[in-house]
Amino acid sequence: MKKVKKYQQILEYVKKRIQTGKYPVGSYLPSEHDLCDQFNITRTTVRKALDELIKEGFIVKEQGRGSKVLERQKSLGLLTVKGFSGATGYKVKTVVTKEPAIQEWDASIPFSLTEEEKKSKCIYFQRVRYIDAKPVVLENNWYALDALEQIESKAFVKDSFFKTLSQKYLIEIMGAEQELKSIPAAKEVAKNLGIKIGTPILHISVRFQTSKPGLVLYGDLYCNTTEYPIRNSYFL
Amino acid sequence: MKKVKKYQQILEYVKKRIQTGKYPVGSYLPSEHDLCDQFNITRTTVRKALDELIKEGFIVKEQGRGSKVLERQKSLGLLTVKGFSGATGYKVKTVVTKEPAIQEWDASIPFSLTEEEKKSKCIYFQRVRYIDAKPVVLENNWYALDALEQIESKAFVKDSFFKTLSQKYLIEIMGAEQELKSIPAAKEVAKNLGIKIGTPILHISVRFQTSKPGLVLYGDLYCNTTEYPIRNSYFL
DNA sequence: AAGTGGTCTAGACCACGCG
DNA sequence: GCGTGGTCTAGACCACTTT
Repeated sequence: MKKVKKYQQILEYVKKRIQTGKYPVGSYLPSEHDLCDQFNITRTTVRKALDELIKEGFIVKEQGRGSKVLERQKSLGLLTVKGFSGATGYKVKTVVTKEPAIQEWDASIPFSLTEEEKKSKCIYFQRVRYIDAKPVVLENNWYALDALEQIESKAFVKDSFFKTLSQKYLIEIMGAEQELKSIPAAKEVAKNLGIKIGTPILHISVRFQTSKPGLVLYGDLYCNTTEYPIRNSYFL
Repeated sequence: MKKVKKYQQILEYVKKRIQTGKYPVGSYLPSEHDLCDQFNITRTTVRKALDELIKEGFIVKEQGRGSKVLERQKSLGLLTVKGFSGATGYKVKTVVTKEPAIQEWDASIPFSLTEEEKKSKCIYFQRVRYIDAKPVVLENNWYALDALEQIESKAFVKDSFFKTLSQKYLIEIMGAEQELKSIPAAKEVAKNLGIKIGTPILHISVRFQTSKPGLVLYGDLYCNTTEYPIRNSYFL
């Protein structure tokens, strides 16, 4: 019996071609009419699929021209350090300070793990992000080893873990929960960010839902906001 | 000469009825078929209007039942103190510490004002938010007097400035930009929140875009996150 | 003028919730 | 079984961009 929705099929087809670079960033998708012919469906259905791609941040429509493929960065864009991905003037660098390694779950994760996850070991790694050669963010990440293999940092696409997930594993971020606190810098944080112990630091605990069932990414970020505040904008 | 889109008309019609309480929170809208008959349009058009209302956070659809009217709090919900609007257990209270008054713009606003706004005087007021009888957030707000009349805090709907805008003025929040910093508490902040000077505080500067042209709301929040962290979740 | 996305019609059948 | 929203067809005309 038919269960698979047609618009879902188109959606997956186009999404996969974007993720694998067959519709490159900056190019235009085939026109809606072409997609209709190609899949023998009506425009309503094609447009429903494209609407979803817009919502997920893969494309934008330009009336009279076509549907343009975007660099997908929305998920990270929601809470970004001022200047991060802001291109102009800032030099951003990421250094892996602790290679992805298998270990036990850290007790400090402020989210409760699922039973599945508790049974599994986890992958942990740590990075420091620099802006203009100054360390600004210390970031810890965890995920369940059962849900995704261990990825060497050498294999990261453009130094980015999230780009790697998208382009090599076709895994997308579907949502996130965050918890923000203002705390004094502890010793390790102060050392990594080159600041005094006790300096006010923004602590962000985050849990990312992904498109891969069972895979949840946990993060623990310490941000020195004195020079580079965190920015966040959203529109309905 | 037809310029007005039909789905826009339905959208405005339903939205206004929600805002004015003619479709009360928790109730169900007329069915899509009924709306078709009522306005002599097709379901495609009705559904397009309802899709927009979903995006704006006014309703949710429940298959087999209908479209339910929501309490609209999404805009504030994007960055909320843990427990705020979380109902259970927490007692939330807001106290106006400085009545809305006409004055010059404060230089400390970290956003640049439009020329229109600079010419106008502004309305300023200050509130302290309590959770379980403890002061947790100190909030300053500004907006241009030319864009909206002075509203007495006595006239606030349920102590809420945003509810007042929505229900009395039919103005909705369309988006926001925020800037977050972790800072040591200054004297006035420390006094208002009952903490020591120098305690790490989360400082949030925010600019709200509204549905009323020319009206932008500016906010300046100081949050004591030691007991109640800020929460934020988003889904694509 | 040709091609693109934007809006809209007038139907149809299906999946789900409820009495 | 009935009413609800979810999916889909097969068209049409309009608004905008590009050639």
